[in-house]
Amino acid sequence: MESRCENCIVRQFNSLRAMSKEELKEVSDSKTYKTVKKGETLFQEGVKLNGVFCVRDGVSKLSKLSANGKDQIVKLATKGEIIGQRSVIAESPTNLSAVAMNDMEVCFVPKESIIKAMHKNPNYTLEVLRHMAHDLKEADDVIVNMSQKTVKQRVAEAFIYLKSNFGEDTDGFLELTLSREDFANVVGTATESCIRIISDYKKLGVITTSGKKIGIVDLQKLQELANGL
Amino acid sequence: MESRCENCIVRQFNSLRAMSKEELKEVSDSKTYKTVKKGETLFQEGVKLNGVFCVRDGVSKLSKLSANGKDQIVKLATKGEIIGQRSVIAESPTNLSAVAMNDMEVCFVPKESIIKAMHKNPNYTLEVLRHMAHDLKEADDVIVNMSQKTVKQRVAEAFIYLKSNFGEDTDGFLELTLSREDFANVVGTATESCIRIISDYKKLGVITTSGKKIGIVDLQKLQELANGL
DNA sequence: TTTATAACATGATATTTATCATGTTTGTGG
DNA sequence: CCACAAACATGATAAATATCATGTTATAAA
Repeated sequence: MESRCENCIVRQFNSLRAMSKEELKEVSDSKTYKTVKKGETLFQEGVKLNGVFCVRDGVSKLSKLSANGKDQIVKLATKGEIIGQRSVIAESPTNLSAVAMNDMEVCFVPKESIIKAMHKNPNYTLEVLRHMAHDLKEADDVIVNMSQKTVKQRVAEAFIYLKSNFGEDTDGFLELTLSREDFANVVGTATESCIRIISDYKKLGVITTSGKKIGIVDLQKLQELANGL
Repeated sequence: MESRCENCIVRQFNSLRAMSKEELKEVSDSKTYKTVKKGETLFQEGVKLNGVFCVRDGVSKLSKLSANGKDQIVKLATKGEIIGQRSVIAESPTNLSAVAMNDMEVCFVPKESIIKAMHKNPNYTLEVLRHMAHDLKEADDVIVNMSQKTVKQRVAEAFIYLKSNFGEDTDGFLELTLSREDFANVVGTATESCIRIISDYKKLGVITTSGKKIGIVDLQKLQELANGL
């Protein structure tokens, strides 16, 4: 199942594509392949990482425990994304913990390979920078949404986000199935409130459910709900 | 009033310190000095920037207008900070607008100088990357606070933030004076709610006010309030 | 100085959201 | 298959917050 970075499709999606052949070889030689089962922890908040994780398959939540015991999910990282990069670059402990939402395949790349490439290859560093600039924009948008939108709007938005980022299965259900609790932790609300709104939206006919699975029925209407119309 | 970047103290605080002498000279030759009066706009959300602003003095709010007409302040940038960098790096329109909170002195540096240095000097790029990693961590923390803390807690936190980032004047009042509306837009709440909480905290004796000015009386208690104790 | 305007302030009320209680369904190990 | 725990669901209520109304105090322009 393991293979060389040079041949890895996943690389196309992240900053590793800006590495030179030699750099990539070094990364490939130093990396270790890992499978992570659903629910397992890649790393805890506050620990020091001596490398980054490149996601080959599956999804990881990046979340932070707040004082009141709730776990705010800040980001969902999927195929192609690099996890732990911020911490390695800033040489500081991780700010978020990473837990697998489903079975994952990841490669662990020791920070030395990353840092070495950064010092030598401006294009690679620049590519990492571009990705981080993108993440920062998204984070800023989340801040605005969190403070200005109602829970109902944010729930609608979360559905759209899940659809556009993780897609649907053949039956039209969202590919990434979250527990109601995780979903509430993405939206930043109480689990019960979240469940209630899901019920409301189901009654409204904009979504369907089948067990934990959720299907989007009326994307346009959902857009309108997200915009508060 | 204008001077060379090579001799500018402000540079110590930002990524420009990683530039070589020659790069710095080029930046200095290409930059233009500007004063911006309180309330004036550096740039609007959604425009393309062909350079970045280096803040020599004063404070700028970086904010985003939401659908309901409220202006969420995402960041307050002060002396030494570079504004507009994310947009230039990602080669995308600005996500936030920048407005002067008080009279400002800024230098405008055309993006060519910045980009050229990034392609040539990995240390500079790396330094920019470190700063952005720091911003991203802060943004993630704001997300968690926004979703998990009450307005009261966030108000307390905002006072602490203003004190530690902008300091106090000789009379013990916060150096950066915000209107109640701007303050509410930092916290992400309605202006009236914000005013009420300020009144409450004044009655509680943790802060004092004198006109718009706010002074912190009991920092420790304020810390406790921010943590919900 | 006067006057107009914006900012500040507070009460009353409505709305949103969280919390607590309780019951139902679903899934899983024995 | 059964028992038991976890997840899901919904009602009742409380708490937090926004909104609307109105009055007061600054502030700036004429």
